[in-house]
Amino acid sequence: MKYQNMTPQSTVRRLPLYLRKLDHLIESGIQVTSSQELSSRTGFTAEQIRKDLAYFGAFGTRGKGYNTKFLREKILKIIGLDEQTNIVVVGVGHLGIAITRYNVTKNPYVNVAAAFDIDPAIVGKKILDVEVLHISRLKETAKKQDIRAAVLTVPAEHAQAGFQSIVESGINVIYNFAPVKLPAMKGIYVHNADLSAELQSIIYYATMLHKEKNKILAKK
Amino acid sequence: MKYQNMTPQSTVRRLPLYLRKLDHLIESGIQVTSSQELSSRTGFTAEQIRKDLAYFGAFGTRGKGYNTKFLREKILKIIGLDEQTNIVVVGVGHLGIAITRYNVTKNPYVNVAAAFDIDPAIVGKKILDVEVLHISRLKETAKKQDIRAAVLTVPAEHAQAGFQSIVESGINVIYNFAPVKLPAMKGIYVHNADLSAELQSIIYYATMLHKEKNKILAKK
DNA sequence: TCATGTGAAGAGCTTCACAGCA
DNA sequence: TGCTGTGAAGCTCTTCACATGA
Repeated sequence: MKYQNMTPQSTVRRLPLYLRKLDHLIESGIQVTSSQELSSRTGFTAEQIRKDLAYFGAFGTRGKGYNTKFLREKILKIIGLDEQTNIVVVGVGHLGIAITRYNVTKNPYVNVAAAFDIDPAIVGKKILDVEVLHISRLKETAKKQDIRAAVLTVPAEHAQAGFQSIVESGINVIYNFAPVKLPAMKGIYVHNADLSAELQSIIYYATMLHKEKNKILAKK
Repeated sequence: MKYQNMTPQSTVRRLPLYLRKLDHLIESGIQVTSSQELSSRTGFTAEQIRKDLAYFGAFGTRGKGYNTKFLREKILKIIGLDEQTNIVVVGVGHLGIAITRYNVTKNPYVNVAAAFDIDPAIVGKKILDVEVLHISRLKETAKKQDIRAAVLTVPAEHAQAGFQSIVESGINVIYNFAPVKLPAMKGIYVHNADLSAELQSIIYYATMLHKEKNKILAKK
């Protein structure tokens, strides 16, 4: 795809962080903000924020700033969080439970419709108010409700099977935590969050800092 | 920093995935591989893999390929996983437990030295063989052992305090899962993994696919 | 006057095309 | 011959500088 009319991925990744900041500002009773203020505590430059927002329209008032509630509504609409957004969690280990619990208690914009596993010891239980169902019931759940995305938090050896269950149920967006490269399929969007690979790449920077420190010590 | 001699961040993020692929190949008894083979099932192009490796040296043989074990050793050395790599986990909720367990059982290159929390109900217990200590003991642990990085998995309201404890203990690399922007500090490297923000950005793409589907249906 | 919105310049990263070497 | 290693070209994204308009 050519670079035209397309929103940069990096912009899309930042939108939720603007949203969170706006939530905080609105909670504090602040009605008008600026790209400068949004810049503080998010780590992005004011120019970048303005450009990001400009991809979707002109939401501010020149010389004044942005209305916080108005901008929040706009961003919610852009992301698609303005309507009921149902997701499912596939794989009820510690990671799956953590994500389920977080979204139920802290994320008002997303509804965890159900969680799925194959372990009979877990199936039938509940995580807060979310039922844990057998994976064989994923398809019927997806038929009854409009499920926008699946979070895949199963061990590597079950990733392939979990992926297949999700795709067969008609869900076409997957947030994959299994350390496995899922096959590319047309119309299926997969976002990989490979936490252990990421940890290792962080260790690269730790090693750099470590070597630098030793070098400075050696000079003395 | 200017773009010279610097390894692209994106290259560093891919190294662990090459490492994992090499582990698989070596397990299967394969001694020689090619950028083409490394390309399959990792999702990166062969050219990109060759360029990534070339930042660190010439590890292959022209016309032949790469020796799998040799290349693994080289990558381990580059990342800094060739020596004992100790990390700590700060925050023993479900996410902290998930990360601790995964690294103990599945990641032979990293050692979880200890986990820390403030909850007396958890302190003193063990996650597999990893002791859960009170956060006040982080400093002494870091003094005794060479801790390369800390994984921060506490709720948002404790992120600031957890960050401070880590920095004060002398650890300068942090893998932060709390949905909070930690303050920039000189000599401290923070990598943010904001899972709920990421989920929301994924929902943006889900919304795009959803609208597209509805548009196609409307045409009929 | 002040903060937004935006073309243009620049930096970072990927892809291309092929030279180089076992 | 075949696959690595690499300058050059191209693409994406960020930063700059300023025109724009409440």
